[in-house]
Amino acid sequence: MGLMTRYSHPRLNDVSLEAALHALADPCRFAIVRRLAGQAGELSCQSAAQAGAVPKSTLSNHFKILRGAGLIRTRPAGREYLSSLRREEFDARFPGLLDTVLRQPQG
Amino acid sequence: MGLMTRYSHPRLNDVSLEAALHALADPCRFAIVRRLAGQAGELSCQSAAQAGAVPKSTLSNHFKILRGAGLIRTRPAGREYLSSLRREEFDARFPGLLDTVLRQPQG
DNA sequence: GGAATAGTTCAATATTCCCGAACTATCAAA
DNA sequence: TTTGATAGTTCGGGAATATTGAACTATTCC
Repeated sequence: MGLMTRYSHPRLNDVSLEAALHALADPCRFAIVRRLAGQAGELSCQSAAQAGAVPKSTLSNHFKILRGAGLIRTRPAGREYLSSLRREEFDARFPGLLDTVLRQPQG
Repeated sequence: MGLMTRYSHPRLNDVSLEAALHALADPCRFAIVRRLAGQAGELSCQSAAQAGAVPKSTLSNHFKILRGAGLIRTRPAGREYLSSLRREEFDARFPGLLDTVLRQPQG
């Protein structure tokens, strides 16, 4: 029996604005953040695949990038890994950024 | 005597949020936008090379991406091409985005 | 006209991104 | 415990992007 994978979450002070913007600049990742900020409090990697169009290795990588940008934290839950926004921390590091980006008109 | 190159500037409605964020997510481009929003009202491609570390073909491409994101307009001026922010238009398309991003702490 | 300057374009290289296949970890059932 | 199913990660090769020197165009200055 092995130990369940633990994720490393950066301190927000170690996250650059560049990394934050880059993480948000991808439509797939943005959709994940948008859902986390809205209805879904937590999402598994699987459940983030909207129409199942995105392969899981790609999704896994997107989550990794979101994690590295300080946008989400991920915790093991059974055989899933549930991710949620690091709202307060991210807001403290980048005041108003997430709110403003989420408020933008789409299209 | 040839005709001076004209640049095509997209209508802001044709600019996606993704393109805008992507344009801002690069440190070199971000520095240009930051300077345009601050002291410099207009910048030539040349004068944007801070320490001269960035080759001009790279800079040219960065300006092209900023143009495509609706962030700058470029006009011919003698043998230079001066670029400035499309502030009002960009703000109308993405309310508060530029302000918020420029307000972020660096590092 | 010729030299110099500002940018673009092109092509080659380098870097990043995507995704299928193999792998690890967990839970559930028998 | 063994087997099977599920959730994600990792790895590697191909696709897509980014970078940059060199050649080219357009303009100004002498």
